[in-house]
Amino acid sequence: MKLITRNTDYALRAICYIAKENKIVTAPELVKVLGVPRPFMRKILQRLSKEKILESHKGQAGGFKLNLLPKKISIIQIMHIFQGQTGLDGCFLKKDICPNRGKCILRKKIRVIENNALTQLRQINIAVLIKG
Amino acid sequence: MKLITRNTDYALRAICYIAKENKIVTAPELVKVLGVPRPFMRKILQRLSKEKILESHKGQAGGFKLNLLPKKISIIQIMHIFQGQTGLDGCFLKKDICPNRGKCILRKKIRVIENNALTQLRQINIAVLIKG
DNA sequence: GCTTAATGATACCATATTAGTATCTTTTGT
DNA sequence: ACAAAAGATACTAATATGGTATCATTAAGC
Ligand code: FES
Ligand code: FES
Repeated sequence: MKLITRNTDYALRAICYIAKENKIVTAPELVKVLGVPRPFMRKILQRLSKEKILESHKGQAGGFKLNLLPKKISIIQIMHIFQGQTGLDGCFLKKDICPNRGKCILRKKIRVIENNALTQLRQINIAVLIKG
Repeated sequence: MKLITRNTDYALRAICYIAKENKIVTAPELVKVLGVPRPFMRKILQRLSKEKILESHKGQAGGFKLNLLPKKISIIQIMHIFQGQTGLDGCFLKKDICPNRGKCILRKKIRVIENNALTQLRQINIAVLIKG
């Protein structure tokens, strides 16, 4: 039941910090503030800017700032980036597709629960998180 | 977002089968029916009987049967057995406890979502799953 | 009582995912 | 030119999960 992973957590914290500061923030600054290993933080930031969540500025006095309004960044997007597709199947039968697939009750129930969770996750955006 | 793991899935399928048959079922039979690797299935069954979900009978003509009414076996119990504690923290800050812990909004939100999922999972029991 | 077919216990290996590191190149303000 | 930033990429480590192998123990049935 691990909803969010470490990557995602770090990413969210970084984004929140950048959102609060509302200025260009450098990787070293984030490393200091969040206490995350430097190369790891950099990797995460690169990913976020590649995904257009952040906007990066190279060169001296460079850094990162948000590329979207905090309101427009849902945590589910970030989960997507670092954890791949969110939905899953609920049936692990070997390699082949389970013959029972259509009727499987467990499968259906799990689907519903997942969708509920996803709906709730979609509501949470950065604006919500930084607002005390 | 992997709600249930392979272990759990296999276990649930085994339990459902045993519940439907409503007799003593052997590991080899389950292996055949469910198409799960034999030693793996055995390991799962052993665990289930150790946890008092199943009742095991040794010796020739031995096997497993349910130790509880299907209604009394919630899938969350099985998740517990094979996936450990279900709740988690939502904060991954290094080793120490996050100073922000108390106020952290993300944390709270995640908690709520998890609890909702858990509540829903608690509703699902074997009786529900085997009822067409 | 001996054989056989079952489970109990345990220790081990394989694979995938996640976490983290290292290194080198490119860009840009001063 | 130089320094300080990000870009790119390839590698290693740790952990969790999935799966295997082996040997001991129990009990029904002849
Ligand atoms: S048993 Fe295969 S989908 Fe549920
Ligand atoms: S940032 Fe530590 S609990 Fe949320």
